Amino acid sequence: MKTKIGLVDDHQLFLKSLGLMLDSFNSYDVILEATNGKDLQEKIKGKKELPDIILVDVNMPVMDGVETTQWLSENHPEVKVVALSMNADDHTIISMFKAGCCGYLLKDTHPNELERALDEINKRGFYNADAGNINFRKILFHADEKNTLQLSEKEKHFLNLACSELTYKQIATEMNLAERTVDGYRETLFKKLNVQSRVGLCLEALRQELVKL
Amino acid sequence: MKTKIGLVDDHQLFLKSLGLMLDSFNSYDVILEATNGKDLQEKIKGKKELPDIILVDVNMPVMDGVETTQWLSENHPEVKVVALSMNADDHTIISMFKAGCCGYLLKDTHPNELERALDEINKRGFYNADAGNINFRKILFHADEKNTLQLSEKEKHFLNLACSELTYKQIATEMNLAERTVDGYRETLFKKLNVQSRVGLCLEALRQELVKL
DNA sequence: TTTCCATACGGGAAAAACCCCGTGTCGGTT
DNA sequence: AACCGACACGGGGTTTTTCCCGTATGGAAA
Repeated sequence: MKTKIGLVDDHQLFLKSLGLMLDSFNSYDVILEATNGKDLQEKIKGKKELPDIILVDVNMPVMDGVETTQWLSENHPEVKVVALSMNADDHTIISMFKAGCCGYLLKDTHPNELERALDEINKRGFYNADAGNINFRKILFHADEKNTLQLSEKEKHFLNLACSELTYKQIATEMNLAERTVDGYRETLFKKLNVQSRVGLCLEALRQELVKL
Repeated sequence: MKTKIGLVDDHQLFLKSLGLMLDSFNSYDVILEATNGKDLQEKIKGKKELPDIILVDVNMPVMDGVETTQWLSENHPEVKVVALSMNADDHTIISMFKAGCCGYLLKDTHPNELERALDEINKRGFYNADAGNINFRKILFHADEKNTLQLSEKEKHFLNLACSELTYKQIATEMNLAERTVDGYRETLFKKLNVQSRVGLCLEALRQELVKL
């Protein structure tokens, strides 16, 4: 019997064409297609049989991959979720695994790799792309890194003000502190973010998403 | 005779599955697949027959959709280029049309719409998704807005260097100019972007997507 | 109790950033 | 020929940033 597959992706073209491809693998059968998490919830209700594996895109409007995966693990834990994303951003990968997915595939992997991944999930219950694109050690290492960089509320506040056209004097007034004190915050943040100018501080803060643009 | 199609997209899964789908339309034949513009250039060299239509993704590494389209219009003007993108960002749409594409499709359009679009391009030579997602008036309106802020190549170069930890002195060396000269660029860019500090310049440049993070 | 650490603050000085004043060249317009 | 705009540049000055030297307090840990 064929393995039943569900697809969730907001790009119709990708959704439909990936469906075609999976059907062409001919030990797989796409029985469900949805354009986002909400859509999936509704379509799953009207189904008598659930998919064995659901491939879910990470970046979606309305209800994204992480939320969708969380909902699936809570309400249909027997369904295996495989994340499908275009970016190998460590943070999102971690979020997806935390949410309960059992495999992570990049959209620029080769179709053969996709088939291998599905086979493996059928057999072992999980898939690890040790072959190439995802390095778990690196992920965990980076996860630690994120945790080591913890900023106090005041530091965050300063960082936000530093990412503006205010002078340090104005920032000091804004924070009700002496000029010398905000200078201290500047020094510590320079060290923590490993930069040597205010411009560098802003750029790095934006890169690490500590402040929004 | 079938219409010959070329595909350019950095996501292997999408590339291959879209290829399958187009083949299934059965008046189209995918004869060329590439993962970015550079890749396309090389693969086109070794071909005796060119595709009639090339579908090209806008967001790609190495050589993106705009560059690829420009190259195609210059070197193979007989080939019709159709842009394929996930975002309907007006600015990129304009860039693609300026570069010479004759149609713009979103990745979340329905496969039927894709087929209709291809048919129309075959017949009329262009395709306009008046059905929905792209509003040309809005595009042209925004185009005017964008055009009021035009930067020279040197200004762009300076702007990129200003969004780094380099001092103006180092930037001057980098650009082979006197310190005073880059100071002039600073002044003009401050006025153009309506800011009064280097940090503000960086932030505004990022907001207007004049520089990448 | 002492030690450590986070927080808040002061003075001084070099470097960088900011903002004026101005000159001159070059290519294209009128 | 006179004019204009874009570009490259010089001097000089103020403000801001950056980076040292320190001190003091209060709480948590050894």
